[in-house]
Amino acid sequence: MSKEITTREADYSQWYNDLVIKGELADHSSVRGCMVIKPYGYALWENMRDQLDKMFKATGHVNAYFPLFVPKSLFEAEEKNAEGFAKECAVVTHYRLKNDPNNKGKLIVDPEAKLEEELVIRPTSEAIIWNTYKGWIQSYRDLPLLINQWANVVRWEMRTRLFLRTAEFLWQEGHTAHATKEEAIEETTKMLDVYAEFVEHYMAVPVIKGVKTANERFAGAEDTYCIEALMQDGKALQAGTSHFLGQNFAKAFDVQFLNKENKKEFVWATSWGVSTRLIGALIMAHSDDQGLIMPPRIAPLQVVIVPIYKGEESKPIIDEKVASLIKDLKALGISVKYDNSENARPGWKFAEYELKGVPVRVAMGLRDIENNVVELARRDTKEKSTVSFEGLALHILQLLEEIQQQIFNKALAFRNENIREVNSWDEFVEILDTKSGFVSAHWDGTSETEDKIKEQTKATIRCIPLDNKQENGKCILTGNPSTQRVLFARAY
RNA sequence: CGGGAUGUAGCGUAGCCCGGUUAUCGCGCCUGGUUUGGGACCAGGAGGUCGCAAGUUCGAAUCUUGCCAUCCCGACCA
Repeated sequence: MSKEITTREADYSQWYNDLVIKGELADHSSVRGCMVIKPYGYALWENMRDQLDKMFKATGHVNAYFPLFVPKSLFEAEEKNAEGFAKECAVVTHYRLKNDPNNKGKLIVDPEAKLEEELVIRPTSEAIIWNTYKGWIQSYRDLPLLINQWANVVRWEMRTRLFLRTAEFLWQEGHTAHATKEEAIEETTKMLDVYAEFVEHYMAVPVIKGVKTANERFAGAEDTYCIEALMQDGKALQAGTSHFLGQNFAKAFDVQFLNKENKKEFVWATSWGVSTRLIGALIMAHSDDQGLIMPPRIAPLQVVIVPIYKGEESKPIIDEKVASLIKDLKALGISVKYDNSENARPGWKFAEYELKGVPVRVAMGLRDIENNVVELARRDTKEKSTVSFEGLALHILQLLEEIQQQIFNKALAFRNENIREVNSWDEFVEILDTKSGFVSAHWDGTSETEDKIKEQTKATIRCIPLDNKQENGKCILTGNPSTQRVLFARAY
C-alpha cells in the first residue's frame, strides 16, 4: 500500500514519474533540471552502456575522452551547429569565488576572476573534437578515424522530465573522420544499424529506421538518420541519431589530408549518439500499471528469489536449497538476488520486485521443497507456474529468453497496429486526436508545409523510412504531388 | 520564458479563508515481541528552519511583499 502507482489511464505523465521514482531508477536533485540516477537505474544504464560499447568496438571504434569545456571561439566555428545549440548553453565566465565582505560565511563570484574567454559547457562535442582532429589528421593513412566518447553533456532545457529531457545527461557520442563521402555515409548507416540492433535485440523496443527532413535535422549535419520508437500513449520517441556531417566541420576547423595523389582534401565526418533518454523509452514502451518491466537482456537484476519461511527451523533448510539454485544460475551468467530480509513479508516483496520489473521471481517454501518444486512468476504476463527443481536453472534461462521475445513481440504488435495510412486532411487530424501513433501520409516535401502541419496539429515528420516504397499521391495539406509517404507523429 | 497550481517530518496530508498554549493524522523509521504462500499485528519510541527572506503584529504555518523550487499546459529539445 505504501507505493501506489498512478495508472496510465488516469495520468500517463504521472504514471511515468511514479515508475521512475518509486521504481528507484532516479530522483529529482536539488539542482534545477538535473536528476540523481540511483543505483538501480545506474545498473540499467551500465548494462546498456556495456553492450553498446562492445558493439562499437566490434565495428572498429575506440574510446577517448575530450574536455567538458569548449572555448567560445571554437564553439562558434561551425555556424549552424553553434546557432542550433546557442540558446541552451551553460557558460562558465569566472574561475574563482571569494568570501562575501558584507555577508559572513557566504561566498560571491570574484569579479577579479573573470575569464578572458568564456567556456561553453559542451552540449555536444563536435567543436572540441574537430579542433583536436586537425592535429591528428595529415594523410589518407590517418583515416578513417573512428572514435567514441562516453560523457555527460549539458543542455539548458526549459522544461525537464526524468530521463527524457534533463539539463545534464549521460550519453555516448561517436565522431568519425573519413577520406570519402561514400565511406562516411556508409559509417552513418552502419551505426544506425548498430543502434537499431541494440534497441530491438536488447531493449526489446521495435524501431523504424529513417532519415529526418531538413526541419528536424541536426544542426550542422547534411543528413540525420534516426531510429524512432512508439510509446504506449501513442507518442513517438527518437531513440538514437546518426549524422552524416559532410565536410562542414572539416571546413570549419580546417581539417585536410593529403590523398594518394598528394592533393589536399577536406575530410568527411559523421557523428552519432544515444543517451540516458533510452531509459525513458524502455520504461514507456514496456511497463504496466503494476510497475516497470525490464527486458531480461539488460535488466539490472534478472531473477529474484523470495523464501517463504514457516518458523525458525525452516530457514536453514530453505537457505541451503536456494544456495544451490543461486550457484547454478550464476554458472549460466544469470544475475540473481536472494531476498531473505526479515523486515518484509513475502507479499510485500512480490509487489516490490514487480514494481522494479525483475523479469523472473522464484518463491520457495517448505511445501515446495517437500515436492521438489518452486513457484516461478514471470513479470511480463504475471503468470505463475510450479516447476520441478531438477534442471531449474536451465528452465529459467529459457524463460528469460522467452520473456525477452514476448516483450518485443508485444511492443512490435502495438507499434504495427499504430501505424495508419491516411489520405485526407480530416482523416489525418482525426487519427492524431483519437488514436495517435504513427500516421503515414503524403507530403509535398517542403519545409513550409511541414511547419504548417506542426503548427496545426503538433505532429512532426518523425522520419522518411529507409525502406520506403515509392508511390504517387497528393500532399494531405496542400494537395501538391508527392512520391512517397512519410511518418508523422506527436513526439517526446 | 508566458498561463495555471502547489510547497507543513523520508513520503502523503490536516490546519491557512477568520493570526492565539505543546502543529493533525496515516505510511515509513527505531526498540522488543508474535509472524511470513500477494503490500502483517501488538506495545513502546524518535523525528519539524511549517520552501527562503523581509514586513505587519504583543503574537505568524496562517496576513503582505519579494525570491526560490516543483508539477501541469504552451514555445524549445536527444
